[in-house]
Amino acid sequence: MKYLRLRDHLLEVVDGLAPGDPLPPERTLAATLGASRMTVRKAVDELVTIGHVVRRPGVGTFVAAKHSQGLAVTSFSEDMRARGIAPGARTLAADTVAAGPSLSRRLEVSPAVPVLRVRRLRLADGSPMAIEHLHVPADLVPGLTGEDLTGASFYALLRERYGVRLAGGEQVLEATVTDEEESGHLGVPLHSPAFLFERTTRSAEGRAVEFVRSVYRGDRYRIVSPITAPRRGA
Amino acid sequence: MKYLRLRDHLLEVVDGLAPGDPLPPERTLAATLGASRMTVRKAVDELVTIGHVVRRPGVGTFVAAKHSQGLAVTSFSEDMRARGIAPGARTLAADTVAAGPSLSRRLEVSPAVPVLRVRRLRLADGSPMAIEHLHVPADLVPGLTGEDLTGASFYALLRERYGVRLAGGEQVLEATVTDEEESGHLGVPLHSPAFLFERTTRSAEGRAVEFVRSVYRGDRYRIVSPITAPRRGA
DNA sequence: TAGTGGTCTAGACCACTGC
DNA sequence: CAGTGGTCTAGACCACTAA
Repeated sequence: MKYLRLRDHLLEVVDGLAPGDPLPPERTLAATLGASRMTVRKAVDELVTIGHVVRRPGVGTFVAAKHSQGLAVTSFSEDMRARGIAPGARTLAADTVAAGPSLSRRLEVSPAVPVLRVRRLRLADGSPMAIEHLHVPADLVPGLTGEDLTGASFYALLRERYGVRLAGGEQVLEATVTDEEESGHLGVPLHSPAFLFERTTRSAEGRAVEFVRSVYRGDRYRIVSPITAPRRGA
Repeated sequence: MKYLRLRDHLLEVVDGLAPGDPLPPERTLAATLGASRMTVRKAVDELVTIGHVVRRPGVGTFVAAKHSQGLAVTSFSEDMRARGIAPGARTLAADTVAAGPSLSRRLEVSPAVPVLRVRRLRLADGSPMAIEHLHVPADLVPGLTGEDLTGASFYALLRERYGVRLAGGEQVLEATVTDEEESGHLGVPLHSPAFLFERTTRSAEGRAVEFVRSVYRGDRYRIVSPITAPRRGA
């Protein structure tokens, strides 16, 4: 894990530099930090992928012009905090239903299995940003109620109360427009542009833990991402 | 560039396997392919980042369940090919105008600078997928016409005819709906859901080379991406 | 020409999984 | 226990940039 320590050290170094400033050469870093150059490179690689520094072959490595944030996706709370916005949640409805054909496929359980279904309004600095339809196999979260989820992070609850560690998942992003109900909750006109996220998250053991369908306001939410160097586009 | 050849070779190998099948161990690949294990790992790293294989420490490397493609963004042509779709382009209009206030800011040039403006219909398997508004400082691409861009990749032209190497950039993704003109070209009803991409790409020297505004059909285009393990979401 | 990042090698030890 | 991926080392040569 040495490269993780190097990465954190370099993150602090970069924070103390101005955009455009050069980092010390990799060979110098290796010598002063007591690591091989390959290990230093792996640490710097991480700074490159999160967009904090830029490499220029034959010249050096430099602090990136803008700390462009927000490429990958984690939880709503994390996402908002990364954007400098206070996250929040208000539970609109919660019940338990049989999975049925659709959820059974998404959560990889039998159609008869009880599933906790929670609808939450997600808030950004106190005003509506998204509507979230959360589905979790009920046996994973015994005793969980809709109130538990008001204002709290579901992922924090999963980890702290139920000991479920999330390992990864898959997300699909589509463009959509709001229907009447969504427009009402989000406070936007009918048929406003919106993002539709569908996310399935898995535990470290490989079990599908949640299926979330979220509708984000298109007028408040945008996705900014750095572009990696285009490949040889024959 | 050996790891690139290894990556392409492994891509073919993976295509011949079924989801869940194991890849040969890294040490075996290194021996049979005549490379060091570090080089093999770098090739496999690329397959992991594009989601074709999954590593399970202590067990092995396996073909991913679903070839979940299309997370990062490069050119339209690359994007379509990665989805197994034949890319195409039809130029709708092309002219040269003064940059003006908006383009001047995006391309970081004086407002009086001539800018080549090209509107293209981007095709996927022959039918409309997106409308692309391309803006390039005219001095960068002397002699370029709209016809040059019909069916060809702009990036390939940039590199081969003008020697411009692209290094990176930034992209903003928003949700929108189609207006009348867009609906007509794309063949969808008025106010259909759509993605709006705005991309600025830079050359290796740091100069802004292009500003592209693209509208993608929401009914044909979706973005699938793997989720990295959620951080400690306090 | 000297310095930089980009790549590659041939080893090594570790933590982990499965038998 | 043997086999796997994860990490790390101490070198090496290359292509490129800038003086």
